[in-house]
Amino acid sequence: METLQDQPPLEQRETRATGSVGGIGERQRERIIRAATGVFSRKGYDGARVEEIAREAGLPKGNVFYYFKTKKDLYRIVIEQVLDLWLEALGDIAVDGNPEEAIRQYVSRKLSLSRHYPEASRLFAMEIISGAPLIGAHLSGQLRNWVKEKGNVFRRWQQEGQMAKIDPAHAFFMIWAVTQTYADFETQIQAVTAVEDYDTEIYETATTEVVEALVRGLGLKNEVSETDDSS
Amino acid sequence: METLQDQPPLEQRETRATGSVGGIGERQRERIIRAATGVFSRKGYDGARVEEIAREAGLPKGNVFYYFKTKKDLYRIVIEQVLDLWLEALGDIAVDGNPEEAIRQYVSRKLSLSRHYPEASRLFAMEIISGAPLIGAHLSGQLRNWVKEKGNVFRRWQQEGQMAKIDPAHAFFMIWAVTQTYADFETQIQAVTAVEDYDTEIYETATTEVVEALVRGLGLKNEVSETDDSS
DNA sequence: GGTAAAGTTGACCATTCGGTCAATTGGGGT
DNA sequence: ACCCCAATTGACCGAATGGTCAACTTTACC
Repeated sequence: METLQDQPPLEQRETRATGSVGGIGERQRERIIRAATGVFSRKGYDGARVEEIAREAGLPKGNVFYYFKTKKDLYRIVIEQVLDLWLEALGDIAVDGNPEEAIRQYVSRKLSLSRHYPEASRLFAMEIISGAPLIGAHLSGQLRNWVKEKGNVFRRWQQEGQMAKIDPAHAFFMIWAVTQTYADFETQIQAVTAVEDYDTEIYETATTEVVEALVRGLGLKNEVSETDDSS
Repeated sequence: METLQDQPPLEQRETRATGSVGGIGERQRERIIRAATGVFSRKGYDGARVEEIAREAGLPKGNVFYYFKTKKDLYRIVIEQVLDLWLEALGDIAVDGNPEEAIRQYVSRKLSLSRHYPEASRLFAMEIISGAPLIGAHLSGQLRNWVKEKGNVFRRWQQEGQMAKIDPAHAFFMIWAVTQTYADFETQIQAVTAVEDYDTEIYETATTEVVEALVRGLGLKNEVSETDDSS
């Protein structure tokens, strides 16, 4: 199968193009990446055919290899881009101010991400399910630190009695799980609910339902709404 | 890639063996299936190599094809078995009696399933992420009915003020999402928490934390009966 | 112990697919 | 007009892999 694990010292990320003159090439490059994201997310690394990516990008297979040395290279770039999107949008939780409002915003933003980049979400999921051969380092690096950091915020909230006493890490797992499910398991949800317009019908209700449930689940309702500085 | 969609009328599920005499064959058959479940769950359909399955089952590749006509056949059988396990364990929610206790039990059971059959969980997840080409029918059939049925129970509970007013379908999505995440995203959780013994350390805490949070999130605490109809 | 069917095995085939390459086109600069 | 280099293209190659097969061994039954 080809392990996909071994990362050559990643000397030069640029394969060939992006030279001084080629402004045309950059556009092609992006088209290929976009096409690849779609195909990889649907078929997985091994299931994806370079020729299909090429077709979807509207050019012959040979041309793909002009921009990306190997299929593995292309995949690596695609998934790194997805990861960036993920970590960035994972982004910030407003650490000061109303905890409830902070989580409410965070969950909404995460849901919106699932909604607008479902392919990225699925690709990310597949990568993790199959053991995260490429991004494992990032997970135990950046992500882990992030969780540790924000976890302290949670703990502070908990000590102040503003949040239920849940292991912060598990709180995040819950949030991520629930928000991602709407992208990753779209097929299942579609089949069960049998709505026509998934995007609006599902996400519209999900956003309110899920946000409420999570806020309640994490014990964030500040029932005494004395400091109603939110809206 | 081979679409994997087209299901020939599934005349005879038995490929060849299982005849009158072969009691030996049945054991081999199961070994192969077990091996295949592992490999498929790790590599996906396309990434899986028949030879690897054979090696893991401890026999030459040719022998696999003696028991299963094609790779696709083997996959189909494996995933159908997984689905059965899923639907069965999805099983019953105690419809009468204490709602809180019912959900508590259901979530625990679902978590325990993730714990003891993580490979099955991952295989199921991959199948759905890639569009559920094989089990799509089951999802919009059995599963959908199940959700509709149990959804009515939820609605009754809600009318009795014993459960928060959440769209029942979404309540299930939440539960499934959270419970499955501990199997499907094991790699991520492992990386973030960096525990040594995932099985005990994670699942032990997850079971209590998650059950509590979900019970709270779904508004099942039957202490205050005050009809908490949200704004 | 003989026989027929179940089961085993490794050599072999056909196809698919990632990747190469030489030939060609296109466009900007002078 | 000419040159140079980015970009394009399709024919082609070798390795990998799903699947076949004929020869061989084991088991069950008389």
